[in-house]
Amino acid sequence: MAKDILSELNESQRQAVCEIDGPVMVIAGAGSGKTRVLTYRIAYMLERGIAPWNILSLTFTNKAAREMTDRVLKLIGDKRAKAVQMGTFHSVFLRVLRTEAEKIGFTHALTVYDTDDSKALLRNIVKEMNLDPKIYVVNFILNRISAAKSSLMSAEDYAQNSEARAYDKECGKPLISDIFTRYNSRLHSANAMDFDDILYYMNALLRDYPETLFKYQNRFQYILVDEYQDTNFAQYRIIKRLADAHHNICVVGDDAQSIYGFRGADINNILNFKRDYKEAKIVKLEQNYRSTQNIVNAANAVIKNNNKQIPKTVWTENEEGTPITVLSSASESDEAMLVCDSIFEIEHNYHVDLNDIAILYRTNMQSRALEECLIKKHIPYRIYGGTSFYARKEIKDILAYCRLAVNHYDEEALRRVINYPLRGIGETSVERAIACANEQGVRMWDVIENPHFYEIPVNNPTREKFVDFTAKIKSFTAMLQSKDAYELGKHIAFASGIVAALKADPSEKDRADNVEELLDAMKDFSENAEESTFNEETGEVIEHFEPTLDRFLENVALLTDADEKEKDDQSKVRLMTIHAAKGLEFDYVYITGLEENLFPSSLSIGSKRELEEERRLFYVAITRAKKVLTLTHAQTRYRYGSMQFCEPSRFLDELPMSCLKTIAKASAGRGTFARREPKSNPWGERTFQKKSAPTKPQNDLDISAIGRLANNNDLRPGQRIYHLKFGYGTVARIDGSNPNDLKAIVAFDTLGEKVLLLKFAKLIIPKN
DNA sequence: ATGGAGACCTTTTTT
DNA sequence: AGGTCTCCAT
Repeated sequence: MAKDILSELNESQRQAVCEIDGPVMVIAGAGSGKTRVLTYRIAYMLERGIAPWNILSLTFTNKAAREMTDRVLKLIGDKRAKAVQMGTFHSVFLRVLRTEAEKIGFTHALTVYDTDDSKALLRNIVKEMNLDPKIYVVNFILNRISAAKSSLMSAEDYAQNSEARAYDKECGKPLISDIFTRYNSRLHSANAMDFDDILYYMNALLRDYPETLFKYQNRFQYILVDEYQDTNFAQYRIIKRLADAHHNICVVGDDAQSIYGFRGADINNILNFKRDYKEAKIVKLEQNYRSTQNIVNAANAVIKNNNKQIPKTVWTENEEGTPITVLSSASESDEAMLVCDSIFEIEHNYHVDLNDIAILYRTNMQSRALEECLIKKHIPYRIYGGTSFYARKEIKDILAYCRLAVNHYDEEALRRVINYPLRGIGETSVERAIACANEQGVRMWDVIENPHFYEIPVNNPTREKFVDFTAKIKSFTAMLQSKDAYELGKHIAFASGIVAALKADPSEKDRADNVEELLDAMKDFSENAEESTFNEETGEVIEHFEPTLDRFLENVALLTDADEKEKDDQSKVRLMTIHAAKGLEFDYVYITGLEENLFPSSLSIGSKRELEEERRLFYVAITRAKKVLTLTHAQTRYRYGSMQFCEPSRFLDELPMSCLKTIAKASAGRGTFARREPKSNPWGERTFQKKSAPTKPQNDLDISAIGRLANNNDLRPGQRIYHLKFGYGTVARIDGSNPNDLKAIVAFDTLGEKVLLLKFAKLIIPKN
């Protein structure tokens, strides 16, 4: 068996698979068979007699984990494969944390706050502290807190960190540290963790409890980490601690595909591996099996423009393939039309399966225009991303009841459903209960459970409503052990009154259906529950498993919509962000919106580091394609409600001409704009307007005939300006402190006063 | 308490 | 532009 496995691998792959003792870092170029190496390695380890429960395999998505399990299963044809601990960082560590919860001041019933819960809590805290929510924007605060936790900084560390404090002060938000402290203590008293806490506390657990560390070091003697380039500091530390005893660690990654820097992923983790493990073996997988030569060459040419990277040469023996097409379009709807036409053509002329086609974009909002067009042309599609199933209101409502049944202290869940379905507990009553709890230093649940004892300042009937509510929740709690997730979930859906409330309103049909679907998922979970893992020789139970509701919640908390399974088997074009496409491959790939300020994003253009990340993102996008790659850009696009002119992305200039096909013109029938024309521009040949404009116009209209583009310094009160849409006017004043956010108040000659965001307005200083 | 009108904000990527 | 939130009128 082992022999068979190895014969299917090339030399470097074989090395990556067989070096099972000691630290190994595999630098896996795009399409070089990374997943294959990981799965074969696990199979090989099992072949060599390593106990499956001693293997820990960490991935970033549940989907990747599941795929890995399936593939190992197929390879080994053995139930043992299921006993391998495979999962995402968050899911595996959450499980550990629930087991060890008491050590870190939580209980086994702990629940997980998703991003919405975290934001809701922060919103409440900002309100309670009487801060201006316009200054203390929850997104900003959460990002700060998340970044701190990801680098293992506690609220106390943060409070003492002068750098962080100075930064916050500079942003006009000096109280972030206090919010952080409060946020953490609220999470703690709710017996809840946010996403980042899972990593933070996991590290703390291993750091502070040597015997626990020892236990898991021996449990996980062989560690594999996928997508190592995307690990953050917290993940790095945890892995390091776990691997410290046996040094049997294998990390697989590609520095060129690091695209989560914004979330704290630290590319240095991969660059420093050799420093941490002196005896480490480095294996490079450089042969690409996925894509045509044209695609590989294009990807290489693009990534060459980045400075910091591990030297490697990705090459392929595949055929040269079709040249890469770049399509220019007049607008986003034109772009969508070009893409759809092309898909329609390959589907009908070449009988391409729609499942093999993907449309990728930088931001989720870009899906709209594409979606409209796909509908119009009756092309089936599926969009990944956007609001996930588990983020929907009705689903969150039911799950809130479930969470509350498991963990009475889950304050976000409590607030969410205490008056839904309506039971006459108004907002004022809730506020009074909370105030009452805060005054007496107990939790909200405590006071509403005993409203008379704690003397909540509400009338008696309301107190009784509180009691009734807690009684109902407690009746659910009582069934936690006796019923499986599906039985109890179903009971809760009905007994909570949610199903009745949804059924009462015919416009809520969709929501009712979604509840059905959630129950189906629970059923699936309960029926196909994984088995407990135990050591066959000693009979020792390694991992006990019951399909209870709290176990279901544990899974669900960390699911994303990418993990939702297909409902029908109809072939569909896939639409997703490039981030979501990481790790996937398609025969035909369309990368849309290749425009400056969109891809690369305007937020990244200022910083070299972030620009390089955008380039890696482009690299990832290109290398998703196996056979045919099409790139598109639009010359105008609606953004913030108004039309913007868009320059083609600088990334297009980085593609080697030898890989490109002549550029199709913008969609037929309509006129189009000329593109800017640097000498090196390979697809600027055909233009539909005169090619004059030797200046570097920011957009495609001939600005030079009117005047020149204004820069911020030009714009003083009294300055005459011209606006493409609004005509001539005079600047009244300039507003805003942040240079990125300056607004001009302009008195237009015919239209009166308007406020324009300078970032987007493209004002022109007229000649003379 | 419910719903509608209007203000306001958004747009990076996500476990 | 579109979605969400707020406030006001019912």
